[in-house]
Amino acid sequence: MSPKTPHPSAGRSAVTADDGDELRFCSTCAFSSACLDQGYDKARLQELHILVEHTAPYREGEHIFREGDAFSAIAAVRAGTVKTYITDRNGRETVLGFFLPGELIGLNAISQDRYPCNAVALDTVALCRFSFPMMATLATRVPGIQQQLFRLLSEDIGKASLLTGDYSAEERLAAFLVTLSRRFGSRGFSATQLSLAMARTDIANYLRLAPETVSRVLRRMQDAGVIAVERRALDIRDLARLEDVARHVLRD
Amino acid sequence: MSPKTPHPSAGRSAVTADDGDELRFCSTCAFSSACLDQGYDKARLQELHILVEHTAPYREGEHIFREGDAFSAIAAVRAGTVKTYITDRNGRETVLGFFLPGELIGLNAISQDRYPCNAVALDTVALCRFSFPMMATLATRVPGIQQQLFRLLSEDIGKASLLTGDYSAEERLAAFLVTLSRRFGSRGFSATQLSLAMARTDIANYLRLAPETVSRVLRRMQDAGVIAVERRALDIRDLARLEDVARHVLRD
DNA sequence: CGTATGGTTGACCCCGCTCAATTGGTGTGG
DNA sequence: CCACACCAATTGAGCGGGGTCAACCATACG
Repeated sequence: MSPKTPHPSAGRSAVTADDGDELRFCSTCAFSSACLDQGYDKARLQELHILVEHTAPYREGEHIFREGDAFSAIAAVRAGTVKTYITDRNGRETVLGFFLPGELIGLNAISQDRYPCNAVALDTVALCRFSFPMMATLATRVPGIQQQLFRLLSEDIGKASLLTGDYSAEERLAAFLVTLSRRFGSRGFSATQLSLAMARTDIANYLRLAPETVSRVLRRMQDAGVIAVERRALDIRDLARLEDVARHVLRD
Repeated sequence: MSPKTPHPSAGRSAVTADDGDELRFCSTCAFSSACLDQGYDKARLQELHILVEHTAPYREGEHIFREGDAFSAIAAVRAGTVKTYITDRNGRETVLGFFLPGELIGLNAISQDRYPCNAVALDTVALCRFSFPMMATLATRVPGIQQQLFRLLSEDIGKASLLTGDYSAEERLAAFLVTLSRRFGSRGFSATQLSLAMARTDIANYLRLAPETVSRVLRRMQDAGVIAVERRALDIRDLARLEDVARHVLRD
């Protein structure tokens, strides 16, 4: 993740939550709640803010970091969608996750001081970059920051277990869509009109399915009137039904 | 996880690394390296040590915590083997992990302040219990502790993705055995003569296979001369071959 | 236009699940 | 000490969900 300076002529992504500036955090940032919730004074907010670096936009297909790169920073997605993945020697790809505005990438790199996976921009992506050593130092002085880091790390441990289970293609895809819907919704985007940044193949590699299966299941869901999908535009018509199918996976 | 006082007549498990006492940590403890590596003085080591509580042994089948219990502490396994799992409303069980001496349970509970899974002793288990709030407070004063916590949390994020991939039954079981072998080996136990604390069903629920499949694959491996297995005793005869099969999963 | 890339659809097959029966080890009570 | 029950583990038979392979279609781009 090479440092870059913001570029004024940056193209704006379809999926953006870029309302931060030099003095305020983006409203959806994973860290905004860390301080706001606990009523920290402005001086401390400023301390966190000062170590944030807004990167220039990454273009579609551009890599943010690659497996094995030295770890120095975590980053919050400010706009666009990031995919993290690894590839085996046969060239087969396993997608570890998709990251929407407000979500953090790089947390899994701390233990080895190297990124254990690749991260690529699926569309135009802007990031808030936090130097991890500086952040860790700050965390010793601001307990709220430390708490939030612990919380975020712990959260990510559980996330992976969503896909761990042994579920049918239909259940997995339903769970994927419901999760996506909730994440978009909680960040101020539409929870029913989803604009998918990732290809069918990416979804398949994430859910451990063949792309053909993803295609077939989506079609079945459309025929059942649960969704309407055309290319990357997906409309959730019957969220309740979808949540019902996903219930086993999501456990709620 | 209710507090208990050590019981002098505690039975000793077959798998034990219980060499800690009031002044020294167990040599295999996940935290021992945190301080020793960085050459902290005795006063600080003592600070960490003081908040450790050695629990009375748990008997086979006894639960350490259950899903939904309020979170207050993480724990290092001192002796025995712990299984963490969740069950869906159909009663089907998903095993999240097995924890050997020196490994930590409860890290995934931080984000929600509740344990998101059950933890049960597979044989006679002894724990070192660390109050998490106290530990977090200490971590603000001792950067090494904070670092180690970050490291351990980050490590666990990656662990889950081992089982994430879409691999054959043979590859998964091979990877499971190799991992087990390495973990035993790195903690001073035999890396080839494994004493499995878990039932075939547990292995199956961990690897997302049917117990029958686990049985069949083990038999095939035995017929091929790679392992010798009888009940819970498993002997790795050809580790190289096993590692070769597991290579795709373990990526090394 | 022609070409490339991503997505869809169909035909076929195989791995691993399900169901069922059997074995064997362990604990319990007579 | 044996008889019985119980449960984990094994083995066999059959089947189905999803992968593979291949052809076709549609949109984007030169």
